Amino acid sequence: MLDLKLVRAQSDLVRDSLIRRGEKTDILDALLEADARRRAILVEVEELKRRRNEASAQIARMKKSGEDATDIIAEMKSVGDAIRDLDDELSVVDGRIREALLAIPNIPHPSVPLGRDESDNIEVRRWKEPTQFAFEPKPHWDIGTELGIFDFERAAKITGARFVIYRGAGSNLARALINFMLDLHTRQHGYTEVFPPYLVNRDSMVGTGQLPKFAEDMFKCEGLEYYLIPTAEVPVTNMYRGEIIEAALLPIKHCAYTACFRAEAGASGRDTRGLIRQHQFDKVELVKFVHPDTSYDELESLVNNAERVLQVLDLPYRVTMMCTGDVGFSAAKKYDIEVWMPSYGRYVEISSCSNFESYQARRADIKFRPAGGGKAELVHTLNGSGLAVGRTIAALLENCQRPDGSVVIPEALRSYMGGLEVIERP
RNA sequence: GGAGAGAUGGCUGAGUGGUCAAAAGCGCUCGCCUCGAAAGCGAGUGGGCGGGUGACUGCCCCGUGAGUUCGAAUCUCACUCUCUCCGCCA
Repeated sequence: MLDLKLVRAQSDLVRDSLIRRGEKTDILDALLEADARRRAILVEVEELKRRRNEASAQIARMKKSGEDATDIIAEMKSVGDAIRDLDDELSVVDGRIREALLAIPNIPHPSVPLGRDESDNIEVRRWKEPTQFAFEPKPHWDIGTELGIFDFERAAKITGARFVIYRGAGSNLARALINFMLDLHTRQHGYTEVFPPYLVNRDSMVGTGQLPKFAEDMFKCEGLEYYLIPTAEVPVTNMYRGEIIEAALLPIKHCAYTACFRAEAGASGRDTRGLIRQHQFDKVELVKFVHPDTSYDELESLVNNAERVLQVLDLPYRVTMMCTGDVGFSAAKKYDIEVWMPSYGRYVEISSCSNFESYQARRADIKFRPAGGGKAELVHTLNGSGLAVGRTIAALLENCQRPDGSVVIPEALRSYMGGLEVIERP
């Protein structure tokens, strides 16, 4: 969330941010009104509390010396009632303020281009050109099903639509990719691996910004305030919730493999075939906690780290910068990495890398102690996929397919697959 | 799942209705001492919100949330987490 002081002092900036994002601004007006009321109550109630504290000390003294304090106690009774009434109103107003703050998205960085939706995103760079085929390339769902490495039908039977069973070499491929990605990031990019819970509590979901606004996209446990994680970003970022980190420890860089669960509400009918949009998928996530001065450099290196996966796998991709209308709710700036997907005839998002600045850190209360001591300040948090495993498998099958339906395994993965070079039809 | 114990500042740990943001110790910072260091001695050491140019100052915070009271770290209730024992279990 944004700093209430900033919202108060520079409400025009926040209003402009909402407009550039294509959002309504009535929430801001409600916030400013509640804030004004809160400050008025505060002045009044603090004065009453000061009087009560003074009287309390006086009563204590009188009782100690055996004097009669009946009068002053009676007087304080009404003061107590007045305090209670004001405190009650204050908590209502505080609730409104918090609700509004949680619903206001981050302010886009000045470098983020103005735009309405994804069509206004900007291509930043491209690596290799789209794969050319001397034959008609097949979509990955056909390739994988014919190779016997995907089983969508049985997955639908045991669970439902938008689930898959990987089988044989397919299952090995998923495992190989996860290990390959984790090894790359831990051994070459300096990330420390963590393996967190897949279920998190409500505070964690609020901390990273999934709740309260995006509740319908999440799976929630029946009868429990636990949620299935939509991304490892949630548990990993919340590892440090409510903590103050020594400045010398920054930047903290974690990578994590987890399964991810998304209800995909509002996406019915989109990408219904194949691995692109599943309710459960696997992902290796990169998460950083950094000093505010360095967060934009750290964003660039985070994107590079994620790109490296595709480079080593030799898959064509491009990097795009999200415009104001498409940048994530909690993000100040976001790059997508899009892999070439022959069945779509276009690039498809395979990674999303964001700098949240202090937006998540304020929600989750993650601070650092500056070198040499002093007041704790909010860290900046960043994260990005490095990468989504299902979409990587899809891209790999489609880009590495051969006319006979077999698929060549990229060299970097072969040691993870017992030396297998080609997945062939049974 | 059952039984019990506990949650206080960076840490250990006192505090069971009233000048308690809270003893003491450790740690840390500064000073004295020293060639330097250790030891010793002295002083200082939590956070949030607000007011004041400033010295300074008001409110809140003792796991979380309600309640009792003129007044709650202290009493009541609910919840969360931790630890010990038993049971169960991958």
